[in-house]
Amino acid sequence: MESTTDNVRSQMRKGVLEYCILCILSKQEAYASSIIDSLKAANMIVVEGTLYPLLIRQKNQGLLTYRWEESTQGPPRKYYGITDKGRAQLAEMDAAWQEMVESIDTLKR
Amino acid sequence: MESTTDNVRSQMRKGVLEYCILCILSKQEAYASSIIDSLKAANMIVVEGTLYPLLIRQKNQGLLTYRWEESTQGPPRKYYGITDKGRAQLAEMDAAWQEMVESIDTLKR
DNA sequence: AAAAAGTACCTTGTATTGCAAAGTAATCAA
DNA sequence: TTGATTACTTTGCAATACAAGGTACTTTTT
Repeated sequence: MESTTDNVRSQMRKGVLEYCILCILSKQEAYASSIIDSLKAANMIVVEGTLYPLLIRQKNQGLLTYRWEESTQGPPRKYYGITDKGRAQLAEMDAAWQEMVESIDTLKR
Repeated sequence: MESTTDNVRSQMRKGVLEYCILCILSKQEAYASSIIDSLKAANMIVVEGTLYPLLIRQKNQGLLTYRWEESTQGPPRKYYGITDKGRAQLAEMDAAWQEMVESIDTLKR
């Protein structure tokens, strides 16, 4: 038996996670583990099994690219970066997010 | 061919819709069509095929109840109302939503 | 009375997506 | 060589938004 709280948060995250990834990568390239750290710092907990398929999807959609980079501490890392198409999508998501915040605001009032 | 915009909004809505329903019903009882109108007024477009199963799910979870009421203009209406359990869930969702807004805010900064 | 239109409710099948769990592979320390 | 660490990947499952179609009751039109 799990608390409903976890599920509530998990369901709300749907769709927003993609937005978060683009936000993070719009500032600088990053590899999966560092993206997870960024999300964690923003109180947005995500596990690997969620993030990896998501990055691959976004890459396949042309929103991201990646390059391999050797690490001094372990196996090579896949650094993802945002593409022009990704930035366009990010702009749309900014608008969509803003609208949704306003929608909830309206409903709460 | 559809614009990606629709899909972006649709995906972001996931999980948030349940929250919207509870918000609406926490103020007054309502039947499906009027709930759709309320959502539309808040710029949150939803179709019947989405709403009905959602209401049934929330009712089965004990978050909502309903009663039939005759209408002067058409078939009887199923008026949904929020339960105590629903209000408790709403409080959790308020917190979850607030957190998510702050998370995005942090990531944007 | 019969047909059409309007209102309201419901169901089925599909695509998407977050996650748990398990697996693969490279590097480094003991 | 063995184990620990770091990083990337895959599989199977559950939840949910939607398109599309259906049922049923009421009112209006013919």
